[in-house]
Amino acid sequence: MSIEFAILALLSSGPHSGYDLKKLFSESEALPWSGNNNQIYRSLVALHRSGLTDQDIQQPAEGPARKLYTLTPAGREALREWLTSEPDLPAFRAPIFARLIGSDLLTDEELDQLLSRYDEELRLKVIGLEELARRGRRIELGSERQRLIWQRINDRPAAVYRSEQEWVAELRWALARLQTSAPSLPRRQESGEGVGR
Amino acid sequence: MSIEFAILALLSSGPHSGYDLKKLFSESEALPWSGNNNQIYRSLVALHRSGLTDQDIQQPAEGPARKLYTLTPAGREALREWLTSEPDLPAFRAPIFARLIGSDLLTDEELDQLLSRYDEELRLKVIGLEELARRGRRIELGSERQRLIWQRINDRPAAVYRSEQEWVAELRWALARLQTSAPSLPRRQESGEGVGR
DNA sequence: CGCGACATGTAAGCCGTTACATGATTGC
DNA sequence: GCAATCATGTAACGGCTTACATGTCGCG
Repeated sequence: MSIEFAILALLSSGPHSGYDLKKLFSESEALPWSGNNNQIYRSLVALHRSGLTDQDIQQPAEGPARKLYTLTPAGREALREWLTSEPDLPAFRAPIFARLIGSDLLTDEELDQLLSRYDEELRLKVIGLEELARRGRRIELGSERQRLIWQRINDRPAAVYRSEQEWVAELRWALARLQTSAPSLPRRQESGEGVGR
Repeated sequence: MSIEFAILALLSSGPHSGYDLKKLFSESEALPWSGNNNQIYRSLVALHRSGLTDQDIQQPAEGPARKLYTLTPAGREALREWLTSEPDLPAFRAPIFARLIGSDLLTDEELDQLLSRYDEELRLKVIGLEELARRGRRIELGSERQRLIWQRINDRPAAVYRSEQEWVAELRWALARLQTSAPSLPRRQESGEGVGR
């Protein structure tokens, strides 16, 4: 899937400018794009060339011009087609996994520190998302149904981060239990430093 | 993070060939790379040029040659540095979100169908992962600790898919409740505007 | 007078993907 | 003989990111 369908989806709720879309993308954790200009403005041009959007150039008396894009019937049809095609699976990528795979180079303490820092970052991220949700402006939504969907979508990322926190907590607990159950195996003698080679 | 660190991490458990790594990547849902040759062989060359790996060319009497890579002390040090640097947050991207944002073009029935198909795909994916886990060969792991970690990591993706299934179920339930509570409101047709309420 | 928000665009480059290409060995 | 697996590589391409570039407006 490319960003173009996401743009069509956002346009289905009403006309938007590139700048609008940019902010919607960058303020929503659920839309997996950074909201960078390059993609958005190029995509808008491409969509317009393909006849999927109308372009309405607005020139206020004093102020920067803005281009409002709206779905054409062809655009709505393209969106509908996509909506009814096979849905893609979600992707969860946690670079921490790769680190953990190489973590036999770490002492128990260093490993726990890594997990602790990860947990802390997750915690901060969740707080940040909640803050953003509080003062985030919302897209104009027509129907009750659409408002419900938008709300569920926007609650989801924080829930995923929280579930990751739980996973980390369980892993740390299991690791701690392992340590106490096999206390004096000379795994790695570390007192402060001296692990470097 | 690039794949090179992940390769270093995998090499920390012992020598591996490009082909080995390719399979580890493509058989593990947790390692977020497809296991394509292009990246792996290029990365191995790059790592070797940087002095982070040793290359051991094996030529069996009858059989294709294979190049076994091992971490050098510099490679271990680079891995350690990465392990103790700021861990990245996980990323969850669900293209279904983008579809749902555009889903006001769908009737209640079509929307539920979309969610139902999504749920079905998630279910199949989980089954596939469990099957893969059953007959998947494992990397040689030295320590009990590392075996524990590897196991927790490999269980995680299926858990994430299952949690997504729960999210879908709750959403469908909420949508159904919405329908029954407002039974015969004329639903928006394709060109509709302002359903009000 | 500078800064942040509004608004639109371009350039360069990384990272990842699929597909292509080659060749040996094992087993049906 | 043909397919699958082992094993190593290259070509073409697309999507996404950061950074660059330009200009207006309102506010302290």
